[in-house]
Amino acid sequence: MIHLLDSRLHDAVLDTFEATFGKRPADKQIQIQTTRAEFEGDRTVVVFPLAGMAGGPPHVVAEKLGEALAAAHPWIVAYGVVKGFLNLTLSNKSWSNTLKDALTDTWGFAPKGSKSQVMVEYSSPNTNKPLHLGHLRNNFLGYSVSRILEAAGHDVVKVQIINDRGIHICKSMVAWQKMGNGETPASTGEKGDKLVGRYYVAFDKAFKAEVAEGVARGLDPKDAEAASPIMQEARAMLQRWEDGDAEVVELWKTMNSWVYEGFNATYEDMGVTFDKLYYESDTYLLGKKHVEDGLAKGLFFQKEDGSIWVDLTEDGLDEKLLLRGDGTAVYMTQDIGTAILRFEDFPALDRQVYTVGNEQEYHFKVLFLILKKLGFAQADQNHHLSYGMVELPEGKMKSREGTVVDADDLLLEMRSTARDISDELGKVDEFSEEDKAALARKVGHGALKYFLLKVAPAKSMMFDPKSSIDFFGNTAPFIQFNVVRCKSILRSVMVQDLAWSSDTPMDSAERTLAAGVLSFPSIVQEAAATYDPSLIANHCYDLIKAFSSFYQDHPIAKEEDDNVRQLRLALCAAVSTTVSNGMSLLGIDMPERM
RNA sequence: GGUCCCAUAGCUCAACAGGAUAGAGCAUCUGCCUUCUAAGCAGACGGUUCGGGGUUCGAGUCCCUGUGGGAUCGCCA
Repeated sequence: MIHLLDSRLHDAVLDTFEATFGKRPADKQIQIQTTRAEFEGDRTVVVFPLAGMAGGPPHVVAEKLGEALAAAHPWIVAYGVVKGFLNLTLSNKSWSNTLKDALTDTWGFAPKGSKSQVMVEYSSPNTNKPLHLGHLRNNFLGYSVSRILEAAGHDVVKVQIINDRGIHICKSMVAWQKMGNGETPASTGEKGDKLVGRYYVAFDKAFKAEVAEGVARGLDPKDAEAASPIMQEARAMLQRWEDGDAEVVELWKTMNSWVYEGFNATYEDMGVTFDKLYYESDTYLLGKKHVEDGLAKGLFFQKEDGSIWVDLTEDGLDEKLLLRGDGTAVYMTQDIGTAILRFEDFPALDRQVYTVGNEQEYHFKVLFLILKKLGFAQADQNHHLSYGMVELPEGKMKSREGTVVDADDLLLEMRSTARDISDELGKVDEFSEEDKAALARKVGHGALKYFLLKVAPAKSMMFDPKSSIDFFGNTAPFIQFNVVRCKSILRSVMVQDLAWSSDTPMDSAERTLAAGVLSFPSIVQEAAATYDPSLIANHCYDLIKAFSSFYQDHPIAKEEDDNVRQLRLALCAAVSTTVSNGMSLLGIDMPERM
């Protein structure tokens, strides 16, 4: 939480301490924080870590340091000591001048490409069922982290691996062949991903029935599963697919194209984009090759049935299957190929970030270990951005039990709720129908994105479909509402160049706003370093909440003193820009009016 | 059973690198719209930060241990 004033203060404390006590502390020993509201001052130096070096009790050292700082620096206008805390009051001029530096449209953003190239993978759905609430968290998180890394100066490549092949899609294909009667999205008017998903469910139902029947005949459940005719058909189809059977490939292409059409509509609605798509069907063979190479080099081993494994027991893990006995690929096979291919495609790539749920932590641990065993140079340049599940009150979402919250449905519901509230408040009645719809989208989708992103990624979260997502309180609409207030004020006065005397006094509310604006760049950097959009969300909320309170009892455009008015307008502009920029990193747009 | 993650107000979440009396929102209650947009503001109520040890000037935060919850250890992805 360092801002421009703090870095100056940091240096001043270092120098003054050395001049006073004859020793120079390490950077880390200088701790500067915001002074708590109940004490006088702006910034606080925590003196405890320095007391030992200075050779005195903390409050005495603080007193001496404060006296020396105030004497040496005219911009430190007052100090006070409470226990080992040295509270400093900074001059109006120092606040004003740093605030002026923050008045740019790109405030908080580092120059593009000033840091390394990073690849962020997210979404990566299977092509056998529609996107649901879990995907929404994944997509919003991945997209937001991409934006944050970009804002921190990285060159970001957004990708996904589309799991377009494998047993799962064969299940939908078999079911459609047997029960589909030639249905298409065009013939039914259904979204393609929904249609294919329906047949995946139909497969599961038929499979369960066959297993139950087998068990009733006295079979062991495991044997019953293996004996299930429809499952055998799916396996046979996978084999035929890998053999390049023309008929199977044709059906596969057709059904996948239906799914992609559906997915693309949902992505567009969500407002997420990708720079490059990887398809498992293109990379699994590459993975197979790497696995076979590894086997040849003696890194992996083969069992009697021909299946290939890696032994990770020395690393505290188990043996892991890399290729089935029948030669068909598993998930891990293609992931090896994809990882290596990506570093080949992007030679400048510094690292890869995989946005994938915490249920796959083991998988990625294994993947990264295997890459290392293969001697892959960038094996250590991979990061699994793991996030917690979205759970319903009754537990995990289960597609087979029909408890899945559909992504399209939820987005629609958010828009519609936003529209209802907007109509009820009646503040934009003169908007065109088009503008009203656009506003409802910004507000409704914003509420959903904020809801999912304000929670730290590692935490699992609860979503209760019965109690809808809030539009009041700590929400995106609240933040949007206050930014709209800022914009409304700034529109009304036609600001050009804001200018005010640097000596213009700033009260504590104004200093709080300035501090929130000034610390934003370091928040962006920290969010990038920790892949954590919730830091941005919380900072935006804290800042705009402070503004909302400030707004209540401080006239801004109506302030009569010219200097004070200009200063407050500048604060208003800076808060608006800072919060808008922050929210844009969450993929949330700010309306002009609402 | 092994490994990893989580546990903070009735509920959902914060708390910067270990810093001062742990903060917001929702819910409940009380005030405030003739004044830059009330999707708002101000206030009240609400806590043994899961239990127990330890490290130190200082622990919600770090270490150990116990409890509770989740994930994972598949020829699923």
